[in-house]
Amino acid sequence: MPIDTKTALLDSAERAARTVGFDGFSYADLAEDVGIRKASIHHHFPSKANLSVELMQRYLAKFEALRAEFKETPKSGGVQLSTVIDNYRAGLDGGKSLCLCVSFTASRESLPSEVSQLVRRFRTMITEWLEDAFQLGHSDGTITHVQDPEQEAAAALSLFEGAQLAARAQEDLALFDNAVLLLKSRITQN
Amino acid sequence: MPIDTKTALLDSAERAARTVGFDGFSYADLAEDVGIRKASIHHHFPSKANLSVELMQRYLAKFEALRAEFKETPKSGGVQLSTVIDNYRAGLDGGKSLCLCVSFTASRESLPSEVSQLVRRFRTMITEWLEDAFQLGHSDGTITHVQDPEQEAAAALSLFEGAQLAARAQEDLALFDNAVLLLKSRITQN
DNA sequence: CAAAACCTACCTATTGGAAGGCAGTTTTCT
DNA sequence: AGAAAACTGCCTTCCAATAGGTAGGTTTTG
Repeated sequence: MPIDTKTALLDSAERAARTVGFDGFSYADLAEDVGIRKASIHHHFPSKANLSVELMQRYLAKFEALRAEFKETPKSGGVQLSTVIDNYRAGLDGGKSLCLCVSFTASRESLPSEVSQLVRRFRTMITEWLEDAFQLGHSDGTITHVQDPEQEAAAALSLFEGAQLAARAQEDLALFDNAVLLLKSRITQN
Repeated sequence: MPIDTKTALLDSAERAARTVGFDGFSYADLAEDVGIRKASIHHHFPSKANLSVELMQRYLAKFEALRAEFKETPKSGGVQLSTVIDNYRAGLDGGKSLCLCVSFTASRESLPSEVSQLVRRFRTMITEWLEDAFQLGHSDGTITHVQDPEQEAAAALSLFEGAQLAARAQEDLALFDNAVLLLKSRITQN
C-alpha cells in the first residue's frame, strides 16, 4: 500500500517549491516524480494556484500544531528560541531548501492572494511565538540582554529567514550558523 | 536621442527580476516594456542565462563602486552602517522590490553557475563592508555593544535580507523598519 | 453500483531561441 | 578620396518544447 497520492503530490510539490521555487516546477515534473500522469494531478488540484493554497495551508497548520504542542508542555524561553532556530536550520536541508514561507514570498506575484494571506498568518504566528520566547527568556533568565521582546522577535524572524538565504546562496550550512551565532550565544544553558 | 537600448533592457530586466523573480518574466515582457521586438533582445543578450549574468555583473559593479567611494572619504562606523541599511531600505521600493542578490538566491536553480559566483562575491563584499563598519564603529564609539565584528557582519547581512522579505511579504516598509530597529538603536548620533 | 482515481488524447498560449534580411554606420583597402 | 567589407541594431518569420488545462473514457475501490 503506497502512500496517499494527494499527500505524495503535496510532498513533492513542497520539496520542489522550496528548492527550485514555485515558478521552477511544472505539473509535468510533479507527475514524473510521483509516478502519475500529468492530467491526473488536476483531479486532486484543479489548478496550480489551488495547489499553492493547499500547500501553504498544510505548512501553516503543521507549524501551528508544533507551537500548540509547545504551549502545553512549557519550556524555558531559551529552549523555545533554540527550537525555532533549529527548525529553520533543519528546514534548509543542507542549503538546498528554503522555508516555504520564504520561497512563496519571493515568488509572490505568481501566486493567488490567498497564499499571501496565509504567509502573513504564518509570519504573525512565528513572530508571536518568538515574542513569547523572548518575554519568557527575559523573566526566567535563559536569554540575556533582552530589550523589547516585540522588536527582538521581528529582528529574529528576519535574521532566520535571511540566514536561510545566506546558506542557500552558497549551499553551506555554516553560513546559517554564522549568522545566528551571536543570538545563540545569548541563550544560557539550562 | 533615447537611452541606449541595451541599458534600457538591463534596467527593465532588473526591475522585473526584483519584483516578479527571474522565472517570472519573459523576453516577451521585456520586449513590450522596452518597445522592441522580442527576437531583437537576442541581439543584445543571446540567451536569458547571458542576461542574468550581465545583470548581476552590473549590480555587483555598482555596489563595489559605492563601497570604494566610501573608502576614500572615511566616515564613522555608525554612518557606514546606516548607509548600508538605508540602501537596503531604498532597494525595497516600498515593499515591491527585492535586492537582486536575494531574488537570484531564491531562483538559483534557474540560473547559470556564473551568477551564483557573482552572488557569492556580492555577499562577501557587503559582509566585509559591514565588518569594517562594526570594527570602526567599535573603536570610534559610534556603534554600541559590538562583540565580534565578523559575527556582527554575518548577522547584519542576514537581518537586512530577511527584513526585505518581511517587508515584501506584506508590502509594508514598516516591517523592514521594525526588524532593523534594534540594530539601529545601537548607532549613536554623530 | 457509484464514486473516486486515474488514464489517453488534445488544446491553446507561451516559452526561449534560430535563421536570415536589411538599412545605416564605420572601418579597411586600394 | 572612393569603393568594398564589416559591423550594429533592429526587424520578420519560424520553431520545437513546454506551460497549465480540458474532455471524456476506463479502472479501481468502498
